[in-house]
Amino acid sequence: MIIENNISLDKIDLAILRLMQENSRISNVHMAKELEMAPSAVLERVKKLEQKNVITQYTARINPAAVDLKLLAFISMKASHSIGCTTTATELAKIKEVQEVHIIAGDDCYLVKVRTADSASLMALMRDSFSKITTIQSIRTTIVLETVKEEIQLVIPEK
Amino acid sequence: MIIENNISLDKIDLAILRLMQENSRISNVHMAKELEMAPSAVLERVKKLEQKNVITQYTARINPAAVDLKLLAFISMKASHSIGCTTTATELAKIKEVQEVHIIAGDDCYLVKVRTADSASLMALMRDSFSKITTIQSIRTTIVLETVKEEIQLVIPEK
DNA sequence: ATTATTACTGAATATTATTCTGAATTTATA
DNA sequence: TATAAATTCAGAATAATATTCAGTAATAAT
Repeated sequence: MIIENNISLDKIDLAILRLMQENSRISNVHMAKELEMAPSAVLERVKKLEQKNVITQYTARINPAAVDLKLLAFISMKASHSIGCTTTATELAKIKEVQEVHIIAGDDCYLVKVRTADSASLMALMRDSFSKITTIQSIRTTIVLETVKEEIQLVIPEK
Repeated sequence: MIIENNISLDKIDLAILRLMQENSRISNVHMAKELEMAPSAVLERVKKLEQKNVITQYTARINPAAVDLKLLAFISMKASHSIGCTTTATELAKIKEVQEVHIIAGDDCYLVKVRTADSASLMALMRDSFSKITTIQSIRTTIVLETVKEEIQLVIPEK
């Protein structure tokens, strides 16, 4: 992974990001009309945004309930010798049900977002996967009752 | 929004979801080869997955740092008269910097994910937006120091 | 000022999406 | 169980789009 120095995105780049964030399957032709440019020019810019790792992925968002993932939970953890050491986090990141792993400031060390079918399978995950990570000292699980908003779109600046 | 009863996804649907989750710009031709089907048949299935709200969006994931969003925070909140009442959550959901709003079990009521440029702009957001929501009684902000993993891909079952 | 680099247009071509017909399969119903 | 209805699919035809490329304009660098 290359370090990205000097990413300078102009107004057109930001507009492209805004469009693709809303619908990644938008055509170059459509974007070109929107931006009043030739499709080839738009394509060139998109390719560059990919190369510069500004766009990191094109993904389809799937309704979790449709694939039987009805339980969402956030887990706060404390870990031993965790200061500056990310091995625990790396282990957590390997677990496929774990969507997010954040190192946080404050009392706890890690905040983890997990999605499973139900509470039984969360329990199984904790028994089978979390318990293997010996550096974890304590955990506190917060079950989500209802998700009111869940977006990944970023607020893209004007300039 | 139509309620989705009886979503029955077969092996092929799940395979399509797996492919599009990895890369939403994959062509029907490519998927068709992978699945050993005609492109037209794949297209038909994709359209149905969209209609059934199984696929909810095609989106480009953008590197937050590239658009000057370097601060990520989780905020736990308590609210008054919140039992069964989602008005506070709805108000929170309107704020564009708020990516997620979850109603949670436990001591607190809401868990909110927010992304801003820096701590100053988070402060500004709290002053300008959160403070307007009078039902919020207390908040606890957790700053993310580093994100080790952040994916939206779901673990799609075999069958 | 001159050169080098970058960004763009527009045309040509390659690839893909989309539509449609008919066949095969599955499901529902009598 | 036989029949009808609905669904799913393949394959061909067509429409739309992606991609490449050469040349030009604009910008930046020396």
